[in-house]
Amino acid sequence: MNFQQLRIIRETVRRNFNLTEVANTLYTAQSGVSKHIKDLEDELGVALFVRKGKRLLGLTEPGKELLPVVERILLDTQNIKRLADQFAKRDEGHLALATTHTQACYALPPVVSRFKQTFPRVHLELHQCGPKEIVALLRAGQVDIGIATEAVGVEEDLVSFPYYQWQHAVIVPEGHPLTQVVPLTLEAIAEFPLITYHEGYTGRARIDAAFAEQGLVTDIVMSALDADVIKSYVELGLGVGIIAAMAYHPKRDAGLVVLESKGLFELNTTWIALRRGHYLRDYALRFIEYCSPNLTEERIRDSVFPKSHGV
Amino acid sequence: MNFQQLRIIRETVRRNFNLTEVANTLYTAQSGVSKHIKDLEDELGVALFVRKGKRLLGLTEPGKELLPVVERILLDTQNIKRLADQFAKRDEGHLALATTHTQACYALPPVVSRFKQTFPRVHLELHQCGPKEIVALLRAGQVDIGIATEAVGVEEDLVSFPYYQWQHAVIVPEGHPLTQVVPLTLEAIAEFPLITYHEGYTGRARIDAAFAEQGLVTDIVMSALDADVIKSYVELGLGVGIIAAMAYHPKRDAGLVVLESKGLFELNTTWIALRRGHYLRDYALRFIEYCSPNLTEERIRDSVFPKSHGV
DNA sequence: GATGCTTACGATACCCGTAAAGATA
DNA sequence: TATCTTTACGGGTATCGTAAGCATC
Repeated sequence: MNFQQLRIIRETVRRNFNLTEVANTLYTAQSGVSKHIKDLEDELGVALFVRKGKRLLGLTEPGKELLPVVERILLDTQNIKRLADQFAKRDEGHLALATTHTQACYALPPVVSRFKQTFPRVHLELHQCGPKEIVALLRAGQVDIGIATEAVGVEEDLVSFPYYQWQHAVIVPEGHPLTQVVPLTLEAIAEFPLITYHEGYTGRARIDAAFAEQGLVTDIVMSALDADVIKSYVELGLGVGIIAAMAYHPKRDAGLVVLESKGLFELNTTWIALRRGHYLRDYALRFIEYCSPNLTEERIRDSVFPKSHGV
Repeated sequence: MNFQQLRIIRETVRRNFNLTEVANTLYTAQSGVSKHIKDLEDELGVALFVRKGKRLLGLTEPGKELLPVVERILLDTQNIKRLADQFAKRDEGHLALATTHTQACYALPPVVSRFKQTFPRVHLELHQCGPKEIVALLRAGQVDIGIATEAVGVEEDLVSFPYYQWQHAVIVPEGHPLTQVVPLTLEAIAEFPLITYHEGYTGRARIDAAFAEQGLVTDIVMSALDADVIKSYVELGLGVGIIAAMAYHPKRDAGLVVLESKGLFELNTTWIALRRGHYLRDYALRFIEYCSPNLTEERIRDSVFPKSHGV
């Protein structure tokens, strides 16, 4: 048994049992991939893959049970390397984040700039993507930290921590009839065509829920991934915008007004998600601490590396 | 990085940084051991060992942090093998127990015989040793299950479950003056020379505690590792014996009488100890279940493989 | 001087890649 | 037929063991 064999096992599952692809992603030849699988199966004395003729179709029972152990081993080899780098070059390295547009634009900038000042030699890699991709990137070990408002933390192999809470805000062009409605109600808003986020993004579910709860039917004429797009179309008069409150800048968004909307929508929580067992460099923990001071190194480490198992 | 390097790192620590010994226990040459360590340190970019000239003295800081990860990886490689064997030969294999004389003689025989009937092809290996060795054997992964009355479960990397409870009994030769004392008291017992277990064995601590609590000074003229030895000397009239109640057989121990001693000594609990993260074959879990029916497979697995970490 | 670590060197075994052949859709 | 897997074979590399050279105690 060697590491290459384990990498091949893992990659074979990831690549849907296409050994040619496996070979390509691991930068090696198919022949070797085949042989490694065969060798390992011989050594263990059980077939790990279900075959139909020469094609691999899936995992056998033993294969299914072995896979998580294989993944843990490979995760640990990465951990060893990260740990070593930690000492070799203390404040030098790489930090990969996956986050949505909203967080990248409005919540993270101050954190990132503070981080960059303290750790100028750490290369920051910012993956901007949707919540599902964030989970996938964390799982694959391609990013160290995920930040999103939805769809994290439900999974067994991820942990998440509350980062901050925020509310949605209603924006309209100057002089819009809604500016006269005080106090503002959902009922009044629902009279107008709406522009807001795509489903599954930036608390959209909370918006829908708020209207649904009062039995209001909304006319969402447009949806977008980010507030900037929404603002543009609100400015053109296509409808009333509902965006994350922190996405509105009085100065930059001069043609728009934000309406008092306290209590209309439920609070949203943005989460910091991590992969269990994924070793984090000191500066990664500092980054998290910059996000929210009560997310201490100790608290994070305890959750990412659950007690016991020394495994 | 390869497995041999990791094995060498682990073994170097275990063998107190004597590379010659490491080479011997791993059945390889010192030269290779040296080179492997050097190669790994080069690859990781940090020194793992503190050196004085050519001698290795201990682990560096990074070495200390890496060691648990290395051990987890090696543990997982064993787990892979055990898992595979599980499927390759379902009811065939190996089960190693470490237990004290008392348990081996008096508690386990019915369990073992039932186990052997159900799993005739499993080779049972019974290590008889003291509590400390049991812990060491579990830690080293040399046994799957440890059974003892003391000194288990205090350690982070082991888990233990209550197996059964029992009491000490007082035995004397026929016609001994103590047979007249009803009810029996510790005070009366302390008048006579005593023969019982060595310190650290079979609940000896509880015996001492019982006398000490009443301010009684005892004259322990002999101590032994097992009840058979104690019984022999009690029979010779050297003193009053205090042994585990289950070690007395009315038929086999014809020349001895057991005295009613309810309430004199505190109850003892015998524990089943396991190593966290050490994969257990199905039949090992069955063995534990035979010991105590409420120790179900599910309960054991949950404790040995703590939640989360997929890992 | 005994023990222990490192380096050098030759033999072996392992791993990889090319290429050809066979299987599958 | 095109794609994919296996097997065979040659070249390169890494690992291992022997042996010699040094450091440490």
